[in-house]
Amino acid sequence: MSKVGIRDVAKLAGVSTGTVSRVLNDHPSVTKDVRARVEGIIKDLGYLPDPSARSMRGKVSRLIGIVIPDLTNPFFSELVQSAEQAAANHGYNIIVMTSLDHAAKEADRIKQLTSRKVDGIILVPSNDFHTLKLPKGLPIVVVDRLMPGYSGIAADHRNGVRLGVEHLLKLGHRRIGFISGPGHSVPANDRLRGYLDAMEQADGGTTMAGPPLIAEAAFDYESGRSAGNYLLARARNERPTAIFASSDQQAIGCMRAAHDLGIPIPAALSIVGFDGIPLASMTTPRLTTVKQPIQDVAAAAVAVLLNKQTAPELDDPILFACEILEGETTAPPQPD
Amino acid sequence: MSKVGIRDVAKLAGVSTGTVSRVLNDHPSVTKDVRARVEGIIKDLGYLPDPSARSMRGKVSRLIGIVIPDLTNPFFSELVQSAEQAAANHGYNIIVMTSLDHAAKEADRIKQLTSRKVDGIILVPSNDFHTLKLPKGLPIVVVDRLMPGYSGIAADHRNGVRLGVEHLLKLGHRRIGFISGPGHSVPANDRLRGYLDAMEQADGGTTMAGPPLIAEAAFDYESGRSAGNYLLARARNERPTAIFASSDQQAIGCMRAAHDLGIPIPAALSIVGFDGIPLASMTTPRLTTVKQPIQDVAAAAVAVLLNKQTAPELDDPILFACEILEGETTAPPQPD
DNA sequence: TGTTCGAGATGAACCGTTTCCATGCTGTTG
DNA sequence: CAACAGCATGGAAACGGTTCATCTCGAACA
Repeated sequence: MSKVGIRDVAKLAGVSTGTVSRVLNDHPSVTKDVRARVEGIIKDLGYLPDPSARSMRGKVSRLIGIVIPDLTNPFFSELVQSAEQAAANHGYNIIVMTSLDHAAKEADRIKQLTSRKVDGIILVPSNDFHTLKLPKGLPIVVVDRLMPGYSGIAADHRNGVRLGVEHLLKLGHRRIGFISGPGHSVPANDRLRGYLDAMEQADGGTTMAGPPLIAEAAFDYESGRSAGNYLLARARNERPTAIFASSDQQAIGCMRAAHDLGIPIPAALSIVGFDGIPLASMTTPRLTTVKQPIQDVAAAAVAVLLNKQTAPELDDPILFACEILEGETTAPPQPD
Repeated sequence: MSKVGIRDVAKLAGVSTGTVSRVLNDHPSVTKDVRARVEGIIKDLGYLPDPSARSMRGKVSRLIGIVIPDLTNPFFSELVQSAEQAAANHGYNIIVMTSLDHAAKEADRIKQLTSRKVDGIILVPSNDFHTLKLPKGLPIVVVDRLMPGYSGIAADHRNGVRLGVEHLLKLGHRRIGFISGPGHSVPANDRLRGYLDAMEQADGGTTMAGPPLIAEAAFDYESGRSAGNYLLARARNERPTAIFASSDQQAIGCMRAAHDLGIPIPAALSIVGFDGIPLASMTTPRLTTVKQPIQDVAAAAVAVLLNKQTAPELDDPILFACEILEGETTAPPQPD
């Protein structure tokens, strides 16, 4: 059983290779019955076109690259998985690369991808993205960590956070702390603005009286923990009755800090996270969190690269709405 | 600036295309000065060979495929990340595919990879692997979930579990429960044997008196939780004082079960997990777990595929030792 | 000196598709 | 009825490398 090629299919179907090729590519000018016959033979023979040959003569490689900072981050791994499924549905495959948040590595990976003639790149930039030169003429979609000047797709972080904070406000909380992401990160600032939106709108500014309850931290667990310690290390009637964390990992770190300080959750402290990673439902108690629509984001990114959907304008990214997942870490505040 | 091809290089260097090709592939029979001249021209022109064309006629694609059941599982995402780094060090790239534990999808993905002419495949088989026909002639390394009849690489689950159970024995535990993996899974059975090894060796069988303390479950959180409920739903002097779970996710689910039953950890119950995923250090209290050497496994798999290392014999897999990470979920048992 | 031999280089064939142009056929129009 | 437009199809060139059968040339040997 040697490998079957397009000529074998053509011979058996009694047509020319050109016709078979047209069938394969859904070219309109081929009659229904010929198409049916050829497709039958293809299935019988288990014929699979050789991607190398296709991409040599044609221009497409049916390969798309995805570059992310860290696959260990559950948010990104879900992104990759969703993208892989979406791409597979269109006959595309994914080359995955991790930059480990290292700008030089990131640039190198992107160069490798271009020389592979990928049909497009999904990029989650490293944190020093400003040093990054993207190649022209290759479709690139920037995802999640939007870069000014490039067209991107992401969850609507700002309104998502607002949603979460409003949930806390509705429960009656007023002293709501916020654990922010790293200051230079675009999504971190979006999230911060969402918090400020909600708080300012809450009751005309009086809510914000008193010391600011904002702590800046990296997105990881350990940073969330120390930020939590910082926010909670004050007198009971001054410390926040609720904390919104910019990532689930931060939120879980913060839960740990509260636990170590002997502050019961949610009795004395409500916590809301952001991301909606699977881990969020595995904590004790289960974390209330704002879920990003990762699958939608990934599917849209793939669709844009495959021209199934028009690319977003520069500086006017496509945003997908977040939704709140209620867990067990939120409750009305106790009286002081 | 039209694209430069091998013929352009050949013409400028005053040699034939064949010679240029041999320079590109480090073929020995080409003189030093010719090689130098050609390499100079290549650099001048910024020539980059077209990978599709190379892999069409030639046999190597510098691409390796990796097929896993679920990228959302932190164990697998770390595996992929490690493999990507290892491959990149050798100029190779990774095509990642997820089967979602669906045998048909898995077979389809493998077919896609072979038609892409990947130079090798790293495979973590789905749970119904027995229906799987692997193509001959393509180097495949089976990782983690070893398949009888194929050469594989994995962590030494059996001895790893034994290590963890012995840790509990040393603390003084005797009624040690075990949450097993799904019965048809090869690593699940390896882990179970590790448990039995340790228990039998402990004190000549007397330890095993009484009802068996083994619960079978899937590897996920929810299953761990119900297995925990099952093991703990008995009188205090009959229920286990310690539980070894076959995965960290199970262990965390089990912690949740204990918490719901009002059993304090580690005071009244010690728990040890298996895998060593990052999540393990984020629980409260921190989970004691047996860490698999994922990076070593991934690096070895890549090395084997690239012929940097001789492949393991069939049915004699390469095993890497696990190590125990002490957390806060283990303590000596309370008297009954 | 003539012959053999082998390393280094050549040029064309080849890989499996897509795409372009030619061809024949059908149906429409003047 | 002739001319022609349009469309489905066939056949072959083209894509950009690798590889193989040849060729050339100089050294080694008798």
